[in-house]
Amino acid sequence: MSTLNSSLPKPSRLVLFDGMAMIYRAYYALNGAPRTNSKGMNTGAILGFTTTLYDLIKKLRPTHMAVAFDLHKPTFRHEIFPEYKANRDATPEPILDSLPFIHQIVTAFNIPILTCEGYEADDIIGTASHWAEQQGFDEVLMVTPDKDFGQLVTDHVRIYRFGRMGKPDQIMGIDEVKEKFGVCRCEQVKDLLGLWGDTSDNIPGIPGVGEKTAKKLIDQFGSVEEMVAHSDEIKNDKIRSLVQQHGEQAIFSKQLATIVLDAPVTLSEESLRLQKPDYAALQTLFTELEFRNLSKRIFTDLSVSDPSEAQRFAASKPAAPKPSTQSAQPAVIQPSLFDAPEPENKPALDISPLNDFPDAGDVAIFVSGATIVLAFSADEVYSSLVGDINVDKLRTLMQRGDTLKLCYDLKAVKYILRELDIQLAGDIFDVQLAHYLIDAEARHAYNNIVLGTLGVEPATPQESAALLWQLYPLLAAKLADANLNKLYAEVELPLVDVLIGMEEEGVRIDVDALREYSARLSVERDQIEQSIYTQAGTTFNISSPKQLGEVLYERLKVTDKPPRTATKQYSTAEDVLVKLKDKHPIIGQILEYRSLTKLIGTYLDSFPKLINPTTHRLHTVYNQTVTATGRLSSSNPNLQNIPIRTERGREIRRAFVARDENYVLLAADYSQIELRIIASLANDRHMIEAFANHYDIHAATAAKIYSIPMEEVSKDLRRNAKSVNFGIIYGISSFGLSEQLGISRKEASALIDEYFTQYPDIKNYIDTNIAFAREHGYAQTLLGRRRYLADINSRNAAARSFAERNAVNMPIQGTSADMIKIAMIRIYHEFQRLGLKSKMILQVHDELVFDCYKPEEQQVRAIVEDAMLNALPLSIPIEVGIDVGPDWLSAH
DNA sequence: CAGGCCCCCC
DNA sequence: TTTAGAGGGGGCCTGA
Repeated sequence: MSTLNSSLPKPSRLVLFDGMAMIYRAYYALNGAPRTNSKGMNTGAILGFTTTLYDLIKKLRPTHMAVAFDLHKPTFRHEIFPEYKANRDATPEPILDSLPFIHQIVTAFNIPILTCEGYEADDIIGTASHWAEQQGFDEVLMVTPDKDFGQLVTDHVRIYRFGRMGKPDQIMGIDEVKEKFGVCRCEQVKDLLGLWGDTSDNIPGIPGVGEKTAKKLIDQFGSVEEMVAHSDEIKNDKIRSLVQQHGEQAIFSKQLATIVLDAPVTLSEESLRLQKPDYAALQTLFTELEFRNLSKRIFTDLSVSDPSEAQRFAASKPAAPKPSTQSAQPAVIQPSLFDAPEPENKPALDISPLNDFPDAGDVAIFVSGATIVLAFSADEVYSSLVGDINVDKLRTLMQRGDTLKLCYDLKAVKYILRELDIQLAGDIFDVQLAHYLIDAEARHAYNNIVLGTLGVEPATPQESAALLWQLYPLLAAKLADANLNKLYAEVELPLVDVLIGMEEEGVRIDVDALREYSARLSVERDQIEQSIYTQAGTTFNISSPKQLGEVLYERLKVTDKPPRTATKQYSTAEDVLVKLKDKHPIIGQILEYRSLTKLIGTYLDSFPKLINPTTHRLHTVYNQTVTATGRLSSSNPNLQNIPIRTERGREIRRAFVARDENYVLLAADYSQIELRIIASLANDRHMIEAFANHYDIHAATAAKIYSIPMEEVSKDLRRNAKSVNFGIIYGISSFGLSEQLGISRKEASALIDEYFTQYPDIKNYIDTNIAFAREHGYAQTLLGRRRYLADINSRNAAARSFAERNAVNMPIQGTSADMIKIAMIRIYHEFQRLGLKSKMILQVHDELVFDCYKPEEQQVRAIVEDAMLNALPLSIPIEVGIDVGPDWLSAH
């Protein structure tokens, strides 16, 4: 690459982006939220744009930058370039109304704007990137949500894409583009786009030619033109006729998809150089738009990185006072965002590392986006972009076994360190886990913890890291005072590695089976949908409770006293509709429709989209600090709520399959674990006896409360007893039981009375738990996990009852959670110790699922059973059921 | 983006 | 006047 152009700083990085695309991205990221300021101005798009713009500068640290606007939007022409006023199109569009302000923002940031009449922003970016490469820029990054830019990618020109929802940002070079498109480098990407089209840009392609076919054809012919010219060589009849029929369109589509590289736009190194913003102008704009938080963020950042210019603006603002650590913090941190980096011979992405941190000592580590911050005390702070850090030194620091590591969200930190091939050793104090144990129901976002504990709010990652040192002694003391050290050190902390292992392992999904099943159910759903419209005499959104309520209760008047929700809306909840089922045939169909859309939307259609393209497996996220009782939760997707009760739903489990033919899924679940726990904690002799004799516990309960021999217990009586048993766990009420069983409150009440007569120890246990909570203000599990119950002594009867039910339920549910967590830790370590190929992959509260290597099955069974049975000693025999199968359904 | 509603799981 | 009234979760939709 030429380096003749001596005016370029080293390294030089040009960032190019499409202004309009950015506005739309920002706007829709807020889902079109009409954010208005006090003057009634819609500021959503402006705020989104400004945030995005600033994040870009901060993350990418460009030396040069440009935003391209095309001249297709009439309002834009009118507002910013008055010469186009005459042609103004009157169509109102809220995003376009924001344009004058966005123009001012960009100007205040001193970022060059590129426009070129008759050309799209893509063409301008294409031209600029082409030009920049020839100028000898080290790197060009094109910021885009679109894939079309793949054709522009070269050794020095890459794509930068924003991460979505917690996922990291992505830089696509030649390799990534190849992986994405399946073809190599620039030229072929546009052929591919011409062939299979791109709906987002209205490029039609050839109908019926999908991604796979297109790749094959381009592989074979090299280009769209060649393919059309030699179409008679295509063997497949259907494809050949499609290509012959639509060949011209394919060539035209390629032209549409081709980005211009020689648009007549004026470019010079000087005019694209990123300069310092006009701070005063920015301040004025932010004030006018009422962007208080953003303004605070930006000016705090700038005061950290560029004290000379920005501090007085930050200081002059009526923002919250900074915590004292800020001013006492000498070691800062990054050079100005707007100063070109010092010349150095490094790869382009390595800009301004700050690597003079010690490689020993107790240390707090805080990760925020791509920034990694180390604090050796409250006022010795170092920070760097993850990509810039001295990995060897960090590894030495982190892997010392004799030092303390403070952090927030250990699982996330470990994920990042592992990317750098770094293990954590020594004592670890995770502020989030500690806070969860201290007060499970509080919010555990970092700023919440800091605010609640220290009364200040950190504004930068550097502050956050420093504050870990202030949180540590306070939270550690609270943990110790509440006797939670053991639970922390022996359960929650070691569980982190277990969860990482499970998340990473993921589960294999039979995507074809899901697709096929989805198609089948969709046909059914569409038929029912039509029938519902016919019966209602109108079309409406069946999924909208509001619209559905109006149809049912106003149009069809299925009942003269419409049920209402807590907020006085018409209720269309399932139990309500079930009761109205015989009033109108439409109701049954609505329930059917609901069930089908739920299955299709939540499971069948969403799982294929969530499958990781690299591992080809589905990876859930286990959250360790969500539930009030100590259970785990699972999300993205939630794999703890896969259907099992109905035939139709259960089929979904067939798509959860073993790794390959050498593996089976092995499912191990606790039998009646919560009842066993309550029997043990209550030390109830009758229930202990029933479990010890391996009786059917619900039948035994029925025999007791109906005073009949167990052999005479009918299905109905067993069902009643089962409901009472569950009611006990949940904190029973006669109303709840009567609803559940469809009996009168009086009958339900009698049933409960008889239960307590027959199981006096259970009754006593319940009373004891409530009394304990009244006295101490919290409920606790066998291992001392706590849940605070503020309303336990409330004068508000409803609130008090709620707290009392929690006082009963939490120790049971929480002890069960403690138990399976311990079992998981033991199993994980035993698998590791023995170097097994089998992996634990799922946890569903009382069930563990393993991807089990067939030759290891007996070993796995033994380890799992032993760990689950002996995790916590109870005065009751525990039972674990273990089954295997090629898929999750047959492993039950 | 929050809140309401609903429906899956244990 | 009407609803809620048995524990713990998560996802989808709406409406601002």
